[in-house]
Amino acid sequence: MVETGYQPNAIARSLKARSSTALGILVPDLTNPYFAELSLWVERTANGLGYVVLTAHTECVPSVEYEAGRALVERRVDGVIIAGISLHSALPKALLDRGIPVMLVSFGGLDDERLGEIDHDDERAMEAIADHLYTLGHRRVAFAPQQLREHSGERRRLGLMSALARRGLSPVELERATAIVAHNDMQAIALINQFERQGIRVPQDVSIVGYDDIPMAAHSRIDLTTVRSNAASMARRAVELVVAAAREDRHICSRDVESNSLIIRSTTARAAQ
Amino acid sequence: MVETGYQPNAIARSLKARSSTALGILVPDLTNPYFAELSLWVERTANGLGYVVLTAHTECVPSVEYEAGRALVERRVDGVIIAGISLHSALPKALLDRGIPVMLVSFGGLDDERLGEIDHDDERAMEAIADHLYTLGHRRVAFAPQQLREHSGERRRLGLMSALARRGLSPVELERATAIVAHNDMQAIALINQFERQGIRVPQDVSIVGYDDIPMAAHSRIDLTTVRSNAASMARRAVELVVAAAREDRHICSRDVESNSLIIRSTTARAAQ
DNA sequence: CTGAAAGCGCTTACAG
DNA sequence: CTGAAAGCGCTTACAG
Repeated sequence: MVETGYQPNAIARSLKARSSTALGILVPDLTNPYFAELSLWVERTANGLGYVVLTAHTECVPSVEYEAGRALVERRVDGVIIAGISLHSALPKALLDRGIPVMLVSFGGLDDERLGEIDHDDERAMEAIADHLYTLGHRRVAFAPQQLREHSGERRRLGLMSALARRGLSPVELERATAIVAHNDMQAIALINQFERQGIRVPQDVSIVGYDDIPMAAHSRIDLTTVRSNAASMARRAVELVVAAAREDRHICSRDVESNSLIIRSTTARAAQ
Repeated sequence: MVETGYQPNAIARSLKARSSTALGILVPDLTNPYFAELSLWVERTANGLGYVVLTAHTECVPSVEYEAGRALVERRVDGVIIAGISLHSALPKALLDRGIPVMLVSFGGLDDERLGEIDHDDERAMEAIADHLYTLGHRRVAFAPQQLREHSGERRRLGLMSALARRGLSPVELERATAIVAHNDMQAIALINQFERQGIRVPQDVSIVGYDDIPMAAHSRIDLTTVRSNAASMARRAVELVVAAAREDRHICSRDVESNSLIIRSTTARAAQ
């Protein structure tokens, strides 16, 4: 096929069929293995269904998202998967209004009936983390946000705050904390690096918790306490839902919430003092 | 633009213009941060030039590469960037024969005048590694290959073998080695994990060297001796070359070799005995 | 059942 | 300078 002979022109077919058999994906940061795995599985699943994937790496920068959205609309993608987006972005609604099915994966709460969502149960995860840390004797707990200004980026923080409040605790500054909950594993791993370069030991001086359970979290030298999240299965389901909706020319209108379990490893230990 | 109003149909325009303003990228493993950064910059640079990127994650499996190639040809991409491919693949030639400019990035040696290549100088890097290890007193050195059966996948091994031979050494089995050179950082980091879980210490019992200098290699807990390679600049240049060739309707026909320097960190130490 | 024609939505070359 | 027509390469509905 590739080597020789006739290859039908998919562009002409798309024009006639009014379907590009292409999907768009908006991903905040491919450098984060969690998003890399998510897009890997989106791509793999889509290919299996005869779709091609247009990847846009947005870093949650509104102008980049806007341009990416414009490109996806111009190229008439049959559906869009969003793995993260800036706060208050008008993009999802704009896409939906044009009849393009939109699937949010690994976040949610955008409040449009027409969306598809596969979200994490962050509240529950934060409750499990608070319980774990409280049991270890931690009373000064801090939250380390991510760099990206992402929708739902505050949700883990808020979830942790509530869980602490239920135990009569209020959050403290990073510097005063005996335990730090990071927005995700990449952030947690970066914190370990920062602390250890200053001579602050993890977990002897400070406990650290991540979120995602990226492969590196299980490494002997990191061995991070974290929340397991199954990027592969979320990605597969997300693609199946968008493709089904695209083929039936409708919106997705569904909401899933994944419960993620806490994986206790060695970056959390009993509070020092 | 996205929110409302007319958006020209890029499919119709492509059909008329006989140009899709789309590029394809074949990447072996997005899970490897080196390839993730490479494709991130390919995508970013391409977007800046008005191109969209179709990503195919191949794992160097011939059947997957074949399908991906077919999809890219059907969709009439204006150029293809290959970041890794299986041994003896017929794909590059097939694409070139169809008039599609092809750029190999981070490997090379495919011997077709029409190709563009930005390759690593692996020989030189392996010489620097051999020198470093020899100076530290290592006489039993092993090579740890990658999992992927990739073209040029043997080149680092062969480069190391020659460099060892120049010092009167021949390679040893992994088990007998006092120093191990891994095909890349991911492999090196995986080795550290394996060894340490068996109680073998790095670098006290065995020294380990990587290749790529992914961000994790600079982490305090990994601190890997490795070879620095600039994925971002290679990716940018690769896209510029394919796009220029595509616009002028010609092949790329150029060869670049990057010299990468050895970064000495703490996974290499004096040989034990 | 086979084959010619119309049309997808653009762009571009040409006629008025 | 403006506007109608042709054509990119398919698919599909229709005429023969």
